Amino acid sequence: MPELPEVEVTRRRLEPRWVGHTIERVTVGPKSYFFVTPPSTLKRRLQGRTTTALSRHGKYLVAQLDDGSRLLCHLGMTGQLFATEEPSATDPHVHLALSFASGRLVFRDVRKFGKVEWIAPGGTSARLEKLGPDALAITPDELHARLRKRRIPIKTALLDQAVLAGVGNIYADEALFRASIRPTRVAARLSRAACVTLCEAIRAVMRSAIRAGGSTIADFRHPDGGSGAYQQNHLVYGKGGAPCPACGAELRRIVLSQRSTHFCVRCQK
DNA sequence: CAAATCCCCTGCAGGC
DNA sequence: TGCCTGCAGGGGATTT
Repeated sequence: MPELPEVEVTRRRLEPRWVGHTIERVTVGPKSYFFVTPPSTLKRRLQGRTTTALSRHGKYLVAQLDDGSRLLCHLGMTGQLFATEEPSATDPHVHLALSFASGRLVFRDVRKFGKVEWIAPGGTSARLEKLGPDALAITPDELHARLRKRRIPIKTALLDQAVLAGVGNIYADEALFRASIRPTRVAARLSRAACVTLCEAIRAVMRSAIRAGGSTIADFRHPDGGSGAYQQNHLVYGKGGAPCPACGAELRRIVLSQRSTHFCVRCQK
């Protein structure tokens, strides 16, 4: 569920607690799907390192370390990064904890769809390499060019992180509603004008969501344990059967590429 | 090369 | 009350 806004909110709040601090101790959970880099390797590589910058590309957090290596974090569906003393050391869903002189950083993830990967100095990560432009940075022309040969529904294209990075199921529905574009429309058939509108809608919804601290549907939490509030501003996501906030027609819920999709048949063409 | 399908994982809601 | 099924979905791997 964490999409670009949730990851950006996490990044901003984590930055002062992580950047400039030296990792004194690394605690890892058992080997699992969560660890792209094996836990023992991760422990060895991170010990003693100081983080020099914390950036974000799409839904990935990228911690730059002082030896030139990088740590990639993805929150998956249920990932949480805490900078508090909670959760407890016995929490079975904690996979990684970094201890600083000033406190500690805990990566918790119930469903283990999240990922951590260590990238060697000068090295690359296939995951990072294949990402399209960040959803907050992509231009209408870039978007138009990237959609041109995709004969798939526009909603499906927006979810493809190789097209643009950061849009997930919630904000795809919200952006398409704001842009009055039906999720089922073939991506390649969007005009340049439609791409301008869509690009603006994506930006606007993401900026608003960041301002509201992201959306907390079930699992997303801020590093201090707080919740986001943007779920209260969702216009269509999760509202199948309810009246359209713009025209009053009944919002529809369909399944598109295995994802629940919400839209207004009257407003979105 | 594009598109479709399956699967990773766990908690929770709904049905009976 | 308790068991079972279905569903939530990011994204990588595999198949068509």
